[in-house]
Amino acid sequence: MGIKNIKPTESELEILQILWEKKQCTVRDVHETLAKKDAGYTTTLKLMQIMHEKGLVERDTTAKTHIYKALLNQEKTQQQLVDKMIDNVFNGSAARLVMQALGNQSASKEEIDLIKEYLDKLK
Amino acid sequence: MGIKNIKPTESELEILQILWEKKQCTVRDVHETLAKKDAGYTTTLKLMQIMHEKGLVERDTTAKTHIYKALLNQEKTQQQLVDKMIDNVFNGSAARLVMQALGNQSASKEEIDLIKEYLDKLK
DNA sequence: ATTTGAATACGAAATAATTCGTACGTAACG
DNA sequence: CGTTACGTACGAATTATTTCGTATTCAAAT
Repeated sequence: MGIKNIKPTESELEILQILWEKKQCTVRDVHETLAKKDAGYTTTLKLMQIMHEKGLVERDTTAKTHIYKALLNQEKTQQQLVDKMIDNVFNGSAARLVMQALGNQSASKEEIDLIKEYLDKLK
Repeated sequence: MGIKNIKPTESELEILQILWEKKQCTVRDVHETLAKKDAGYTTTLKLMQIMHEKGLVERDTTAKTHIYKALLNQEKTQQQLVDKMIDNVFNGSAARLVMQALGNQSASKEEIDLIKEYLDKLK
């Protein structure tokens, strides 16, 4: 089983999100970007240290201020989570998930066009 | 804020799944249907009791063996979860989630056709 | 009537996830 | 130098979730 089947927690996912976006970050970067800023700095620090222990991130500790990078692949992780949700929440039907996703406010006209293009390519 | 913004846990979701499917169940029904049958019966019982306390389910206790029904609306719950995932995992892009969902093994040809129809209706 | 089986109730342990305080190091600045 | 600012380390408290054991009730079968 070569592929990591690690399940990031909610908080870890928020952090990964930021790391994927910015490629690399200090703890402070992450902490300040974090929506959930009601938590203290050392909380974020601790989370990232744990993520390091778990192998979710790597870090460069040559300088005093460490630099973190995500180790999990963004797409693979997204795929895993989507698969789980399809299975778990939509009884295995990808179509139902998709429709649910398209029915909501987040799906703009542009997004829907994007999806159509994509579908045509799939065919 | 009239709408319940309750976040079922992982286990609770598995149970809700079954309740949605079957409309109503005894604890034993649920327990036996549950994929995760490595857990004992009283574990399932306890979970369902807690779900009752939280108002996720209702139950008829007139008979010795109680009958449970989901109180959460399936679609609304799915919507909430999808929205959260879009936000949380796909940086707010529904399209990206959809494509990810369609890229996986669960999306059969029939499902993709279904989605096309749906998109055409949306337009 | 007694026993047996299936049910609920419920406390409490085990596990997982989050949060924070405190100690400590080091570099910059006065 | 001493003080301040900012960083990491890490133990430990808190909270959430899951799991289970034991007590008890009740109905059906012996």
